[in-house]
Amino acid sequence: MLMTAKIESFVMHCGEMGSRWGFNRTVGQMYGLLIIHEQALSAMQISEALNISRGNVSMGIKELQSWRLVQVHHKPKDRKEYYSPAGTIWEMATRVFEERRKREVDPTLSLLRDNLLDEPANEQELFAQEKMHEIHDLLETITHWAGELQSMSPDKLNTLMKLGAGVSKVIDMKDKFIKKG
Amino acid sequence: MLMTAKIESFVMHCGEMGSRWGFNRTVGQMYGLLIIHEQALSAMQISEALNISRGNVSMGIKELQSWRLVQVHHKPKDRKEYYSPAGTIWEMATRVFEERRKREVDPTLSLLRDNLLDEPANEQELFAQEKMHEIHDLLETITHWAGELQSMSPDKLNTLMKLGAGVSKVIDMKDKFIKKG
DNA sequence: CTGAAGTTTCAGTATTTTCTGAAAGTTTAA
DNA sequence: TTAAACTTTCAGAAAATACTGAAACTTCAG
Repeated sequence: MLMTAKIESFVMHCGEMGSRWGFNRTVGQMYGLLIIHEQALSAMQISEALNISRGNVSMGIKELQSWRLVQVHHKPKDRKEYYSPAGTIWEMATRVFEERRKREVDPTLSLLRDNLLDEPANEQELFAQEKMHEIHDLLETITHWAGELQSMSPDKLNTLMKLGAGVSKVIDMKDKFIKKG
Repeated sequence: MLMTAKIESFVMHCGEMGSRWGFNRTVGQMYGLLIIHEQALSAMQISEALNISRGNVSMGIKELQSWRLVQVHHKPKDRKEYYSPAGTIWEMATRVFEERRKREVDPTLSLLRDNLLDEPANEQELFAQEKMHEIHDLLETITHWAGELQSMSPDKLNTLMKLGAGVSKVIDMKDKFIKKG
């Protein structure tokens, strides 16, 4: 048996949350299992642990690979492929964010930009464009700052957090600094 | 006709993205329509604009209300209810974040905490707990910093962004400051 | 009260998404 | 070159999700 009750509860929870994070239940479970399991696992082991078909595992791995979330290993004298999560927890979170941005935010930004190029044809379109402009700017701001956070090490963030430094404080400081300089 | 071609493209896009942001296609379309439309709309108008049943609109409004994203209006001499988006774009984004955190992150944090209370029963569970701990800390850090960003006005963020201020630079600065002081 | 004008609910249906398992494809040792 | 050991693909089945429309419910003016 690959999972104790506690581990199973975590894996199933990843399944339920999985769809929220951009993949489906099974892919979520697979990912949870790989994270929680010290050794890399073969497709067959995954299929047995989660009670899903071998084909489904293959598709799930492919999906996780498209998110750059798994690594493949080979053992000597063994033809099977073994899978494990790629990178640290922080790196994985970063990748999920990035991929989601590509899939969710980028197309929206591009649609908004296209729409904003045209002249509004009437009152109604003028209002619509104003709103689209607001959304566009907001999305740009959010992706910018998200990128900033991602570029920092989690250790650094944690340390600062524990020092009680809120972003706002830090930024106030910067504000003063800029005005002074 | 309620929508020009350009407006329709935006509304349909919201439908496609909708499911990514936590609701379904129709609810996404409804929300897009309300945002882009200057006047508040009645359920019947929404139903006609989007070609969906009256019942579906009712369910969609209920869903949007559970996210605190719509406002109801009444017009004198008119029994119908009219709907419009609640608050500014920034406030709406903030609400979506908050609600998603409640639905996605909070349950995970609580599961992780529960699991971390128990003593690991073996080597395998020890490893699992270490990973869960990492995830737990990461989620806490992320929610903390997300909250910080949300608490700031978008204007301020934009201004700073345009000044070319990266968080990391700011934080380095603060770091030195702390060491000096 | 009554009934007109509206909203909500929900059983059944339609649509979309996911999963299975068998067939096709790939790789490698001999 | 063969065949065993493995992986991938994909058509069809199953499951999950969303939608419709008619009935039930609510509200309010007269």
